[in-house]
Amino acid sequence: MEATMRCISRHGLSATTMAHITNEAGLSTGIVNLHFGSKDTLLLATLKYVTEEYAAGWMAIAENLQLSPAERVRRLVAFDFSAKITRRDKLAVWFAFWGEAKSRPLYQKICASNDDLCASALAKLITEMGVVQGNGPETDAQAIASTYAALVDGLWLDMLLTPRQVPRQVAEQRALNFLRGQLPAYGECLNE
Amino acid sequence: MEATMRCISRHGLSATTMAHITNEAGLSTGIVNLHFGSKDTLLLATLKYVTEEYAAGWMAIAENLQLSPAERVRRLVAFDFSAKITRRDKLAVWFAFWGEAKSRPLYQKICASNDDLCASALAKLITEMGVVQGNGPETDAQAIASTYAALVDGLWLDMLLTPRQVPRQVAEQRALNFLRGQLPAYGECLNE
Amino acid sequence: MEATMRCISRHGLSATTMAHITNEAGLSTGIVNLHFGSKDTLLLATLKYVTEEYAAGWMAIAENLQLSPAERVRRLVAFDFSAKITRRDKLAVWFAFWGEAKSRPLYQKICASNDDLCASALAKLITEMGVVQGNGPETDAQAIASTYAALVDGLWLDMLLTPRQVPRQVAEQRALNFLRGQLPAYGECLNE
Amino acid sequence: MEATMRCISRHGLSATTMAHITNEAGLSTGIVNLHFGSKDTLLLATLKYVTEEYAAGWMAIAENLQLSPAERVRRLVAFDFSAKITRRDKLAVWFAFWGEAKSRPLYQKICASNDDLCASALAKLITEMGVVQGNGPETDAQAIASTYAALVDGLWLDMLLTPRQVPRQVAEQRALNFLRGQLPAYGECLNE
DNA sequence: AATGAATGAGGGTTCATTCAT
DNA sequence: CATGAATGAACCCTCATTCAT
Repeated sequence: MEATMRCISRHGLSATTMAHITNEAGLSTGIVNLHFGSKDTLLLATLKYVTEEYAAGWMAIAENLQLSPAERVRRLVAFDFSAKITRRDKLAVWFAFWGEAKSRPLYQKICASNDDLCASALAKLITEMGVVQGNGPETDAQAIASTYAALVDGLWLDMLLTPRQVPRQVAEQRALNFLRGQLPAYGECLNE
Repeated sequence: MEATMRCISRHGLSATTMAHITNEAGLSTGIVNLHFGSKDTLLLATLKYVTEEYAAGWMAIAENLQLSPAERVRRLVAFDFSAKITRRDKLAVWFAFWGEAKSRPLYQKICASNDDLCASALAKLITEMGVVQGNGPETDAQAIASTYAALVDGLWLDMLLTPRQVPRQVAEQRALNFLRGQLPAYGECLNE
Repeated sequence: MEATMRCISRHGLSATTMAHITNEAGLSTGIVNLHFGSKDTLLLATLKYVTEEYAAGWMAIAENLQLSPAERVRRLVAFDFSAKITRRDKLAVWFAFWGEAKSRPLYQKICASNDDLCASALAKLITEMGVVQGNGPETDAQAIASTYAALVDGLWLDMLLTPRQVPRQVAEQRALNFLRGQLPAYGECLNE
Repeated sequence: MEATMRCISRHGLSATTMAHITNEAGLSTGIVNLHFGSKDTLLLATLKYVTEEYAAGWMAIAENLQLSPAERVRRLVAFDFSAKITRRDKLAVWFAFWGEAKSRPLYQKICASNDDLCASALAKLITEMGVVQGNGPETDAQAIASTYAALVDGLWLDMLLTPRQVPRQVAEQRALNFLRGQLPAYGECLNE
């Protein structure tokens, strides 16, 4: 599956062949098909792998009860723009699958359930942080969380596609600035 | 090219064949290849078509000197979430190309140059609106514009992929809320 | 048909398309098909054209009663290696058709009937020249004529294909030497 | 490659498709392309195969030091018109490639280098046979060898194309007669 | 369990031919 | 008469999948 990711990143999803993947992995075509059944299943497994790895990292932070909610939010943002997550080949895989997702209900389901999980966890944290009401322009923690998730996806796209390749520190600041704008009372908590 | 978009939306980019496109368009394979030269060129032309249509609509608003900068910003947001722009098959095309863009320098260039154009125009408008300094958490109009562009992309993804399919009015409010958060002094200008 | 010959010479028979030919001729595809009916007919017409042009030139010499038989033979050889006949693009056309002739009975018939005509005329001339019997190693004028025809074809191939491209004067000498070897008594008649 | 030869002989080079070849060979298209890479490479390999087979047979005779030069020449002629070499489908392949050679430098190179090799070997033999000088009408062993090679090609064409299909024994006699004519002093050596 | 040679359906593209203008 | 845009069958080639070893 790691080899699959490298191939998708290098050739694009539509140009990635089983031969590319098996060569990259140093395995025979036979054994790969034996284990995964088909190319489609392998791709699905790869998507799940990436997705679950991300969700696991995210939830580990979101549910770390030893930290204050504000601190956890700060660390989630740091995680979203950490070197490990924003490796260009990993981002390329996300976008490759998203690009095909509209016509592949299965891809859609996997991506969506992951997004929901993370956004819900974030919404809960924001609620726990206290007064959303009356302070920011939007009063719904769930809305802020969803918007944050959307912004992260958009910033990743910037990091991947623009020729100047927005550095991850800059992207992180932009994400934090979004949260500061939405949660003015807690802006200072989000400083590093 | 309209037929191409419908096919990409329906089958995904990698599963779209020339036969699909020519059937959808009601043309023969011969004439499509005669006009476009190859499948690749046709896809590129389709990407340019979508891109330039968007950029044209955007610039028409951004450079409308009869309106105040704040009003123009408001209309740009309305444009970004208008029914015409957020048609699901059109969004699917954007994401399909973005998904392949990392391994296709040509796709990347087309997408990036378009993004740059729009973000620069927005940055100029924000500057014209007046005091960015001191009011918001971020002082760089260009940064706000870029972040806005990223957010729009992310919200589009939400609209396209989540099963509940965020309605465009909700997405628009989220985008406006981002701007209100970044430009508190001008928040009221952005109300509808 | 001239355009067809140039195309065959340039691209080879199998790579010559109707589009090549019509472009070269400066005509539309429609009018060429109207006149010739099909590509196959056009090629056949071109083969006939080349063949008959050659046969006409040959017979004009062979039947010129004002010259002695020996002189006529000498001039036939000169004709076979004249600049006009050994133009490389013309030779290429001969060989292109010969290359396909085995599987195209019609090509075969056209080529063969032409060869027969010429070889018979030459055989008659040789007979008229007198004593074949007893002098040369072969006593059959027809055999000498046929062998001569074969040699000419082979020398043309040399002129066309070998990198050093045997000059036509050299090839002509070789053909004459063959005749001198077969008709020793008349060798001197064949000097220029 | 044997199947390729049969197809070229049957359909002609330009009408031979991969489907013809793979059917004839009883193989799938996939495996043929896997081994040869492309149709073009397969055709080239076939040309080389025919060419090298011929050259090997020829050189084995030409360099057989146990036989006198004259005997070797006699056997070379016999070889050139042996049943194995003058099989109609093999001849058809030669001419098919020659027909395309003018516009295919690679074909030309392969054919020419083979011809050179054989003609040089024959020239050496003729020289070894002794007095060329003063006896025949031509004094250059190399010229005789080249002319012989040309004649063989021409006689093959006769065998392939004329409706009466010159029998190989007749063609052989004609080739021998050429040599007898050029090398009168050694004519008797060339009798069978 | 593991291999990779072999399969063949399906892909993009070409091009002889047609036909509305 | 003449055009050239349009057709679609047939080409070569790729590649997911199978299966004898």
